[in-house]
Amino acid sequence: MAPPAVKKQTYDNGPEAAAPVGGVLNDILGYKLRRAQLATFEEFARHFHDLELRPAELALLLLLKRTPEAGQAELTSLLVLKRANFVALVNRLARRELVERSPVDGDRRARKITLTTKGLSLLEEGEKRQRAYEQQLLQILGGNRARADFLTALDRLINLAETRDCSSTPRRDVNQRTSG
Amino acid sequence: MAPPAVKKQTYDNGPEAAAPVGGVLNDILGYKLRRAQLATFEEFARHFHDLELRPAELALLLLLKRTPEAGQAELTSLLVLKRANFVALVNRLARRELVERSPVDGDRRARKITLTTKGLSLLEEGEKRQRAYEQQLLQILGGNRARADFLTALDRLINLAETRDCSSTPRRDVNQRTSG
DNA sequence: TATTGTTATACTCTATAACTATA
DNA sequence: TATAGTTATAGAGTATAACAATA
Repeated sequence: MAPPAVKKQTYDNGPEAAAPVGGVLNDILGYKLRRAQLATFEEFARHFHDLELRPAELALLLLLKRTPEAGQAELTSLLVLKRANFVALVNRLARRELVERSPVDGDRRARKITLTTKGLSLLEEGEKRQRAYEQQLLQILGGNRARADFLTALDRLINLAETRDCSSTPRRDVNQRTSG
Repeated sequence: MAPPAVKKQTYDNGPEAAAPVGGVLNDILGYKLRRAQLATFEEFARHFHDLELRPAELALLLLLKRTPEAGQAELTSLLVLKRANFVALVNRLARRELVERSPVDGDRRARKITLTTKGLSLLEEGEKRQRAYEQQLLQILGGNRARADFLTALDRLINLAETRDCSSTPRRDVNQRTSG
């Protein structure tokens, strides 16, 4: 019934060769970025598969807890999702009774998404896993400073679209040093 | 006929809010990683859409030029693709006459993939774009040192699966300092 | 007319299973 | 029997268009 957190690992095609060490592609930043992203998603799945939570699902639950007043438009914006896809996301969680939709006073078009008790208690376990997962990544990256630098780099890339045309001032970090 | 390099930008749903500044999700590494990866793919598309090359397509052409002796199994492994999906990738490029399949002496099951003249000349333009693209990312990241550190971090995440179970020795970088 | 939530739909990427022809 | 290439198919993510109800 509930969706599998992420796909399994290779079967038919063999172990799929972990890293193309020495290949031409090692110099291509976008290529490594994609591979790293896939690796972290797989790791996410290992941490969360028994809770049957996918990244977007956990993210929505977190947002609902921390920003309970957020409307649907704001939530889709924060999650960087299209409205249409947000509906399906909420449907999945609502079918599991983790969230509810309710009317909004003052605008009969709008609907409010709220955590149920069940959703909140699942989220509490999810938050534990999340902390453990982040802790693991922190160690892999080599400490707070390395993590902060890494997040800074990611922020710069995320803001790439904005820096693109304005040829100067190529920055605008959103990141906060987690320590020093 | 030829595949579009990447999807267009939002229409129906508004500008989709660039960055969830201050949101809960800013602390979640995997979330930022995904967003950064999407941003670089969009930027890739801007550089390559008129060549009608997607990331995997460029990567294969690069590999074919630098590793012309590689068999199909090796290529799929280097690209971290499933055999089944590699076929479709080659089909697209073969339909555009950028690559060719030819028999291999000594194993009548195997087929060799080679660049055509047309493929090579497209690739030469592609390599120019690729250098410009990497240069852009280099500037965004803030120089060679920042880029090298970033690649190191990505390598560590890519090797995450291997470091996972063996609780000590959480490393194994593949990266070479681009400068210093 | 514009906006909110929604449905329907399509395309890309990734994954699995199973076939074929060789080995 | 195992392997190389292939086909078919399915799932997850992301994209667009269009509609009903409401503003």
